[in-house]
Amino acid sequence: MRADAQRNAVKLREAAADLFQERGLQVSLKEIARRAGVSHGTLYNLFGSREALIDEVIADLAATRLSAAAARALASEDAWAGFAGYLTEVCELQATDPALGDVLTRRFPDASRLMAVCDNSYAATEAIIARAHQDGSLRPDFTASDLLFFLASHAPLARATAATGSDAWRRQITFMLDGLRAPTAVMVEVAALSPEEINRLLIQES
Amino acid sequence: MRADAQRNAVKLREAAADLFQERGLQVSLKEIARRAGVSHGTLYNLFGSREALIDEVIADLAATRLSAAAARALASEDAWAGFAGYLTEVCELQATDPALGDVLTRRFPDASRLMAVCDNSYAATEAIIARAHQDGSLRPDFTASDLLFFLASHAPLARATAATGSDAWRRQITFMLDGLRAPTAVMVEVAALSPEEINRLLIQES
DNA sequence: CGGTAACTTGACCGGGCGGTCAACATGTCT
DNA sequence: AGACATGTTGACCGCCCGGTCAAGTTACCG
Repeated sequence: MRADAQRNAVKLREAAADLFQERGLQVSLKEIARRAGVSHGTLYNLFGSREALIDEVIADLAATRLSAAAARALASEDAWAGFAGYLTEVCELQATDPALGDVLTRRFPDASRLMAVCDNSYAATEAIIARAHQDGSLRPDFTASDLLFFLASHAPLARATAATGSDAWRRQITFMLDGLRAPTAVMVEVAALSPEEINRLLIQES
Repeated sequence: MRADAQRNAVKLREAAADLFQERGLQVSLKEIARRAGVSHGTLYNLFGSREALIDEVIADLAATRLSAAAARALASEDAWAGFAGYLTEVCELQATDPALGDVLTRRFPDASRLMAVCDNSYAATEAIIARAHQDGSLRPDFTASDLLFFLASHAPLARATAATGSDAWRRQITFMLDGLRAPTAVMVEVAALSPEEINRLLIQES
């Protein structure tokens, strides 16, 4: 590989990392090239597809963060605390980093490394859940697939909420963990969104 | 208004209603015109904007269905059952009718009648929640805004899930209502999605 | 300092969208 | 029947996307 191509690849990776984390994994490739100060033809030449670019730019990052969260969960003394902490942590990632939200929420079958990350992550959640099942703290009918479903549905709004600087998405986590029935409920500490705030969120949520 | 314009308006309303309910309130206006067998120019001429078309086609439908659900909830003897039933019913609407999902989930500020429907619906939710607060069955920190947040995050995946014929989204409702902690958990009856099923859902979820 | 291989570029393809408007067609009313 | 108002049409605008490729440029090696 020639030196200039090397440099361009670096510039493109940086631009892609920035834009992926700012706006998610769906940003247009032409825009990435634009931000990198390079023709979009070059991007196609060097990477060939969005999946390949994602794989190079996001897979390691995602693996690091997700496995750290999983490791913390499994290291926890209390299986329930480990599970609850994991759920919370992953939601924090989703809320603050659109790219990571998309990693869990979208699928890119041709990004093989990223797919491996997803598989590992799924296996880790199964272990975390199994541990909490074993000590009886987690309802036995809750599965890793349920967790993924929750994460996927939660991601877009959490992202949009966090983008406004609000923490309101944490309320949903609390509800999910505690349940809505008063007898077992623990009070949430974060303030609810006002109707106006929610309206604004929903409008800008494309 | 000339008779042919009248006829075209009818055709367009019908096509719009079909497409909105099949694919949500974001379908392209040109496609609606195409299905109605009419030029898109005519659509713009007769309705002027997507909001106006939505207002004519969806507002009444939404009002009817939402207020029926709310009325049922408030008529229920048991405040908790009313609340839980309302949540479930609204989620069923979201799952089976993309247009209704969008009504609660997106905002169309220029569709004045629809906005009124949303406001009414929000007020009804507040009443349903207040009733459940009063008899102590619903945790006091849960608000109408929280419910809306939940509905909005839940809608896209519920729709995608239901489109595959699965009922798995109901699990999330159960979890939300019961909480995840085993001591109070009630077992869900619907089967969990397999990882493959979830993958497929997430791929096709644009 | 060549000359070749490697690389970059941007015009171009086909597709989509929302939206506008001059030219044409048709309903309607006298 | 005629003529005017009312409607319809589809080409056109500007914008976006993913993707390709001939022509031009640049790095590198001998």
